[in-house]
Amino acid sequence: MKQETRKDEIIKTAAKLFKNKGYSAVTMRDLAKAMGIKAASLYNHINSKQEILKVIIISLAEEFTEGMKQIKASQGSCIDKLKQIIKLHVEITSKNTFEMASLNNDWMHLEEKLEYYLQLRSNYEDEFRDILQEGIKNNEIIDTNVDITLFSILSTLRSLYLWIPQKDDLNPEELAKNLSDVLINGINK
Amino acid sequence: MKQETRKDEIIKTAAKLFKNKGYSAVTMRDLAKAMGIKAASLYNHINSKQEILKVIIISLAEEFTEGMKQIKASQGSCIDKLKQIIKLHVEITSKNTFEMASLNNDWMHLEEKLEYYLQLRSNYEDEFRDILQEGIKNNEIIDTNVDITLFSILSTLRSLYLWIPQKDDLNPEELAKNLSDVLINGINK
DNA sequence: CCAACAAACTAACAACTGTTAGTCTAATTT
DNA sequence: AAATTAGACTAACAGTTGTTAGTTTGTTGG
Repeated sequence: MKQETRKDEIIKTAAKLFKNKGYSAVTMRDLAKAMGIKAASLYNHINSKQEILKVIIISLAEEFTEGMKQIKASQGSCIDKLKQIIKLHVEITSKNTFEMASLNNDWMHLEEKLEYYLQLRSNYEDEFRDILQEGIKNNEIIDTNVDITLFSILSTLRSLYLWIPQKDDLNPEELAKNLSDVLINGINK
Repeated sequence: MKQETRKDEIIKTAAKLFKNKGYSAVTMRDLAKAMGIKAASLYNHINSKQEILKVIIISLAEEFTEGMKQIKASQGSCIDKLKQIIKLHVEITSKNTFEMASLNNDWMHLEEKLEYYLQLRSNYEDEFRDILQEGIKNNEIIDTNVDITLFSILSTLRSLYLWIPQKDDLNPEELAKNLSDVLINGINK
């Protein structure tokens, strides 16, 4: 575990501000004030506002990609893989609630790295869909519209960042379990 | 049905731009260009950039509040009411995909109307929770963590605006039905 | 035909934007 | 003791922001 540099602090503070107001509405002077320094001083540590967003989003997106790769390589039923995906989201989101807001809402401001991000995201969704589709083929999962199922689950997982901070009494393990129950078994008695 | 005024056109165009870049990143000059006029000309029709956002968000939020009121007053099982809520979201979102983006992502820039919006939203969630809770009491709904259930369903419904535009082949009726199946019965076979 | 009006225009504003250049200071390394 | 460095600073920039004031244009109702 590396020690935290000043740059890391800036990025962490920026993520916090980005979550509340969005990337565009946060100025470098806002960020500087939150750090207790002047705006110009930020540039001793970072190259641009853009770079901050890039670091926040791309590192997270790659973490998801890596997680999905390992799940795909694992053996087990499709329902099992789905549970692993849910756990992946809960764990990453628990440790990065602020950053997850940018991943969800500010990706369109990525500029040079936008295409790369969209590619990671599209691949992630494709692999997720593959798992669901195989589950249907194996008779593990009800044969409904795959895209609707994918959309529904992914929407819930992507919104976790909004919800986890208010529920710090619940540990990630338990949350992942409860969430799996709802998403897989529904709510009907 | 009133005929569309120039102000309505501006608001509709603004909503479209807000969906792509977010409220803060859209300038009055962007909006003017999209309308084929100069920025200053916009002010013959609207009072401020703020006002545009206010109109978009508050009218939608009130539509949801009104819908929930009627559902609450209706008779039928809780599962039935839940299906009505899903239908409400699908219908409003189908007709207002751009505006729904602002409702979800730009509400924090409301300023004077922020408090009112938060109140509407909080009430809506409370009434939604009440319905689920009654469903549990009546043995219609599995006795899981209500907040997790509420969060999961609401996340899916709130993300509909991202997904409906890509699926214009599916009509609202059918979408609402499929969605109800997934959300209520889960995906487990 | 003329008055009224809706809706566009040009020009300008003060404030704010991200960013650069150059400087100072205190701590660390040589 | 001298040199290097990390990390703050002030001052300034060119461009962009929302918005106002005042003017011009084309259409419409009396």
